[in-house]
Amino acid sequence: MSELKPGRSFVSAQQVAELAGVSRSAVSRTFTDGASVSETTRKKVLEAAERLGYHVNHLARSLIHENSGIVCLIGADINTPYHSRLLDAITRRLQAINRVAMVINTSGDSDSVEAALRQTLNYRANATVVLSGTPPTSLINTCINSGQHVILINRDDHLDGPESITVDNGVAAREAFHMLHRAGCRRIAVVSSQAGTPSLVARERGFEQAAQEAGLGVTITRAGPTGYGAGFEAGRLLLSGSDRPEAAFCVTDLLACGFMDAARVEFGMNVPEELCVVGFDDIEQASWSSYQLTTFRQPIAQIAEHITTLLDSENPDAVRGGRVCFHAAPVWRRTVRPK
Amino acid sequence: MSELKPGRSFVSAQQVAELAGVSRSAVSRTFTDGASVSETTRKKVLEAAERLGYHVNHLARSLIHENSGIVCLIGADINTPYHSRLLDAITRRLQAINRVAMVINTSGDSDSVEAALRQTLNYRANATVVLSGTPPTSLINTCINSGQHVILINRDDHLDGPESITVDNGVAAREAFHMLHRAGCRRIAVVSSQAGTPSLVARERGFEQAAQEAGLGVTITRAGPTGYGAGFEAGRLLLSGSDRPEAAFCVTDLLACGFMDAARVEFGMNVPEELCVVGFDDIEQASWSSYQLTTFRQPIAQIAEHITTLLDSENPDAVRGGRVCFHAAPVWRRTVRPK
DNA sequence: TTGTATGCGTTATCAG
DNA sequence: CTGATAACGCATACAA
Repeated sequence: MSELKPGRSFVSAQQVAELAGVSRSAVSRTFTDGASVSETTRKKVLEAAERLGYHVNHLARSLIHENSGIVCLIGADINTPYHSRLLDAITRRLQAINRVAMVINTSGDSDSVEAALRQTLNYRANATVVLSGTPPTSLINTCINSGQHVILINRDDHLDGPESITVDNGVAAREAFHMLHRAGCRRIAVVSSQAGTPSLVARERGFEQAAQEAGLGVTITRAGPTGYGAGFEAGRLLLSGSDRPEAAFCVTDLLACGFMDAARVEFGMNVPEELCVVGFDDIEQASWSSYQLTTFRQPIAQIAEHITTLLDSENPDAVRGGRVCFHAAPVWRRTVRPK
Repeated sequence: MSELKPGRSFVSAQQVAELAGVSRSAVSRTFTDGASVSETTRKKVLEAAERLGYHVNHLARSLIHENSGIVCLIGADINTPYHSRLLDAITRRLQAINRVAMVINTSGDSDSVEAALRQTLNYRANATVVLSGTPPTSLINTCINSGQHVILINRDDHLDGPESITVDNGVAAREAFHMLHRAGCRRIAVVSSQAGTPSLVARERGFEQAAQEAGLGVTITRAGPTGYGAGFEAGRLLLSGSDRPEAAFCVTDLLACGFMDAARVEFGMNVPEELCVVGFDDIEQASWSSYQLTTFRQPIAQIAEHITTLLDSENPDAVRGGRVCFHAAPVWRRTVRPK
């Protein structure tokens, strides 16, 4: 139990030193890894600290060695299934290596983006991780120009300086085409969104190219923002025509869920008998019984793992500007006909 | 564009002062709200700062006035629809009042919880917001004992000291019962989880009491952790018996989705004709066409708003220990029979 | 308005 | 191993 001093809200090393009858340095050393303190003083210090409720002030500590231990996570659409899982994984890994995550939510106007960026710099973050394709490139450039260690995720724009972690969207999208093609589908639609994020575009293109190589044309529909609603709307548009597609590649699972629901609820269609669907991300809902969506798994664990590797590296300059690309493996469920 | 000094990675006010030909204080005043600087020096300073890429060091600033601007968000299950939305809303509001969110993910062992807590204190957070019922009370107590401003969300345990924001789970659960009862349902099951979180328990109890008052008994099933899988499992258990319930109150939308899917996929039942379902939280999936779940809306916006109010208050001591309870309004969709 | 001097809580350096 | 002292980057009381 701690005895709270009424005056200052936080306890300082000075106060601990006085109570323990030692110098401030002794207190400091007690809480510094690898410092040499005798067992007796150590005991005294720890006891005093415990009684007073002392906790090392990282803010002051960061003033000395240029290492705040803070990692900034800049993202949009935090409430989306895929992004929230990514955030979950990264924050957990970060904690495991004794870093702390500062989350900046940029969904919104560019003013808030500006403010968000300032925060990153203001708090002397060790690194800034850009989680989504949404934050504008200008934001990222400012970070880099200010000497920030920037890590980009799922961004295929090739900037100089930052490290980037990507997923082989194009390869996976090509695979998606072949899955549908082998299933006998010929009239295939691509359902995308107006977000125009680098990874989404890469998926569109990869699929399109594979289709062209097979001598097929595809129509790309972008009904709105990336989400269930846009997928539903796209389904209503595409399936009401006389020339219904036999299959759809939805660049996101969320789009796929909406698309499937439109097909079933609005048009009473059966999946996969009358319509094959392939999604992307492997969000939790893709595995729900109502969907059983065949999709591609985002290598979330690998991404989170790699981020910590980059932060942990003893010689950060050696790896600057590196690019890593992970594979998104197909997850077979029931929305593509077998054979 | 900034000219990066090769030596130190971050620019200090000192360097800006030298370039601008003024004193350090002039630089400081330029970036301090309400300080008096002449327009000419202000211009000079701003220009120099721009060229050097200077950003005020909040870590150092926080050393002086006891206000780090950091708010700690402690939560478990960040990747869950409800919690990710809550996190989204709170981080956004926090940014709007110039605070920054430090998120601590406690899903995991108690060791990591311990470490997480230390971080909160180490970074001198202005406040700690506990987002979920999962983090143990001991953790919260340590925060309070260390003089932290603690805000509890969705915790009905009545601790002394922290402010708490709750939802009237009991009232809503009673309402849930009457919705089902008025629809003619008599054999009603309650689907809950083994999490035993205060709010979940409150919902169970509220429903149970209302049922008792109506002369009905209810069976409570707790199939596993709060999630789709547990709901599905509960459905399989409950609906395979000879004495099938006519309705189910699922204490969470996630449970409800799983339960509904079990009913439809495993037993071919129709909702709401053969089975009425009511959920809780109003997650996005509840509005999807496949579910159209009747549920109760979490007052997320109000919660986020209230948090900022608490942080913004000029006289924080005046409101310490306050309790606020928001209403969870019913959202009528299609899983309860009309009339 | 401007500059000087001091202190915020730490840690690193150095003498003991 | 220990204690005094000087930074770290910033804000402010005070004197000019």
